[in-house]
Amino acid sequence: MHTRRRYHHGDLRAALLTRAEETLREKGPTALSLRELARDLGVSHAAPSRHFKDKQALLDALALTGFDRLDERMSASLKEAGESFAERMKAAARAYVDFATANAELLDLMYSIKHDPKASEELIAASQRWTRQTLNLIAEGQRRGEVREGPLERVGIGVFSTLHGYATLAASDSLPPDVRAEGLDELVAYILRGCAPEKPRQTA
Amino acid sequence: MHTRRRYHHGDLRAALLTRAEETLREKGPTALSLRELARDLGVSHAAPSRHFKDKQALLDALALTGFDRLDERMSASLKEAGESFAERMKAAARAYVDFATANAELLDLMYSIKHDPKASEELIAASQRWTRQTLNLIAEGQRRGEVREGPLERVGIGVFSTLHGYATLAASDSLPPDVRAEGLDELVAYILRGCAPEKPRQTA
DNA sequence: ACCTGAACACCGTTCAAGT
DNA sequence: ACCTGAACACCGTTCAAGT
Repeated sequence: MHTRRRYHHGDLRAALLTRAEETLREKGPTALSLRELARDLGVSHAAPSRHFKDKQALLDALALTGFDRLDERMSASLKEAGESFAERMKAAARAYVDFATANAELLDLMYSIKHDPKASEELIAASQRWTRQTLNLIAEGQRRGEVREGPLERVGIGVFSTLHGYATLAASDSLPPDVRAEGLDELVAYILRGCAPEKPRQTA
Repeated sequence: MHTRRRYHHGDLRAALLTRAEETLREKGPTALSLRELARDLGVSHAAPSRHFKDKQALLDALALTGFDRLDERMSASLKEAGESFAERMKAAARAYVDFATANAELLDLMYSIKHDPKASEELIAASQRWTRQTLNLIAEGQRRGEVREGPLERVGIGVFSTLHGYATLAASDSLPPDVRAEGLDELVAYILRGCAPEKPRQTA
């Protein structure tokens, strides 16, 4: 009972997710098939159904890990950032854009699921948690007097749209190549202007 | 020769695209199959291959019609708008968001193709044409002195990201429901602040 | 509990053949 | 030119049966 080996090498569920992400990254979403996944891992084609009731369930779970990692990266990036709203905004933007470019296909998956009327509850919750994390940043800035006043949704929607749009465009290679690297500083400056207090106060 | 009827009812290619968009809208992208399309139109399952070399080619063509219609809507909306940058920006934003919410799945398709290394040249061109159209708006604003100076890419990237992000989020129902309708005005105001001239001059 | 093997209904793609 | 019908290799899903 001690060295109890299952048929498979321990945790098929985790192995499926890992391998699925690899092939998603390497061959794109249309090339991802349950049967090939099973073949790659040396199990029968019916084995995955023990852990995911169907293909969509696996995709949902994969998207969920994406949101989890995005949250982590964001938190880590913010932990190392300074106190000012400008610095925290920049840290958040960098974290998002880095994640988006490094996981373009996964990001697509994370957001493409919403159209599904019967989308996973868990997944919607994860997406909203991520939105919240960004809006909290704005609230912080408001408390520091570095962001204009007003209901969080009204003030935050522009900022969130900008971040999401830039990350998405960067991920899908839809940005002019020269803008990518230095573009982030310009983007953050633009965001700051957009949500600056109505009557800017002096820094000291 | 005059009332020459083909096997099919005239233009299978166009019929395939029309029907494909319908099922994309109604049943989502994964439910779209060439064989079902052919069945719906009363032709054999091999008939589509005369007009599209494979499924991807049909999807590319469909995405292309999306960009064409987006361009049209945008142009029409701008034609009815006033002269000021603020009004033109608002018209553009409304056109984009309207299109995005009315054609959510199609918009997804239009942008999800980029990851493909061998993506259709035509499609990339259409996407860039659309980006250009938005950037032209910024250039116009610069000429009128209502947008800050600087290279178009630097100034325009934020605006374009904001528009694209908002439209995408709206399309995927990722926006808090209360923001959608009146949110557009707030969004445009945010954009205008972000690209206002460094030293705002008086209106008269 | 976890997996197998066979079965079913569906795909996309190709190709000789028909009109 | 445009389409058919059969064939091929692949899917996702289900389910009795094995260990």
